Amino acid sequence: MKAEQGADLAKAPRTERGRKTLRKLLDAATREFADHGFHDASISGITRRAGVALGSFYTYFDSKDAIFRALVSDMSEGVGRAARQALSPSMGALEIEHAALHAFLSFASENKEIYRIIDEAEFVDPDSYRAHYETIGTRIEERLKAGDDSGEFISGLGAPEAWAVMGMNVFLGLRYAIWAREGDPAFEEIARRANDLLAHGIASSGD
Amino acid sequence: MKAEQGADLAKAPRTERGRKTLRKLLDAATREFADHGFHDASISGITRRAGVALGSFYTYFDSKDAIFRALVSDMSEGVGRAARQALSPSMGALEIEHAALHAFLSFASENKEIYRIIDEAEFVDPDSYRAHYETIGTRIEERLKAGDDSGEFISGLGAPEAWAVMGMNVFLGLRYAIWAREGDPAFEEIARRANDLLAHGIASSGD
DNA sequence: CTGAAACCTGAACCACCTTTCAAGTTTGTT
DNA sequence: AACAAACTTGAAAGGTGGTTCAGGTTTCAG
Repeated sequence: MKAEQGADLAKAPRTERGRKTLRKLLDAATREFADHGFHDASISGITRRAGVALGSFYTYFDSKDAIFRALVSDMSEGVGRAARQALSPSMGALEIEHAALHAFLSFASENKEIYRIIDEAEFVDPDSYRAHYETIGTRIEERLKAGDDSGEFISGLGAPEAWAVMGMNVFLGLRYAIWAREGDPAFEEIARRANDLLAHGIASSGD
Repeated sequence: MKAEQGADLAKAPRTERGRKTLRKLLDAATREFADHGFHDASISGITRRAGVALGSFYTYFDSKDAIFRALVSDMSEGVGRAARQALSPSMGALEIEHAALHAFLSFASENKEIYRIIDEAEFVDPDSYRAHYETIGTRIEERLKAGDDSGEFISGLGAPEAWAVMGMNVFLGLRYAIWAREGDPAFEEIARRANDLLAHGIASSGD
């Protein structure tokens, strides 16, 4: 997770000690924001967790907003990376959607705090939030178009279908990864059922 | 929009004047929270909009959190009411899903501020937020089960399918109602395409 | 009419938090 | 070793805004 290049090189550390402090601040901020939410999180809470003095924070970030933005773009990238790793070009179009959802559920389950932070970006940094979902939406739309070209999917698919698929995935992640309950179906079953819905819909065949 | 019964009867107004002030506060708070978000909204902003003194706020609400909670439960109810009105028992199961999404898109488009507030509840009042989506999810699940019983839907549908449908709807609402853009398809087309996806999926028939 | 309860008012209190800064320490290069 | 730049420190400035409260006004039942 590197977030250094993001915005302000002006504040980039120039020594080893500086790089370590920056990393400590980013890690501490992730925990602080996850525990308290943006507004109840405090800079002093971040520096306390990081084990550095309050003033050191401003050596690396201009403001509380700045470190939050750095975290969001960092994490948004992390989600994308995790998804890409689970996919392979040799998979069929449907299989790709299945793998993407399954990877998403696992990732969300292991990184619950990331989702809390990205969701809160809707209010703290709306542009990043929108960029996050539009990027993902576009990627799904490309996959649908590819499936169309290969004849595996019906033609005429576009953005509305992509957003529908994204919504399905996000809400299944919310319910079964973030809000997981005793007795819930395994991720494998969730992914399979969502994939069936995506493939054939839910109307009974003879309609 | 009544939110009085929600929690504390202790603070319920006992005179006509009191009821009017309470209503003014709730309306003002809706606007204030929609414009600034929970944390940048201020009690003094609410009372200024309502045209009452700062101290009067505490005659009706114990805290900033309390009025926010009152608004969320009030609005959550409003969404449900709007959805119910668009549905009629004479409709077919698929037709019902189509009507529900179409009604949702229209409602969201005309009540954007409501969605900002409900979304922010994830951080301000997580229990209400969860209750909101679990209620809706359960309602969708019942509709799917009814469609199953009537033979219009395949059997074996349950909560995962319901959450998938809900996610589709919410994200289509986010993209095409809240973030609407010049040149977007009409709600009618969005609802139709989502309904097609729901009915038959996207796999090409000969697979 | 009358008095008690309900309601209203807004200045002041107070807790907390972001941000600044001047002074000290460490790092790395020459 | 010596020096400049990088980094650290924590007290305190400067704000903000939620919440309280004592005193005044309005309402309405009896």
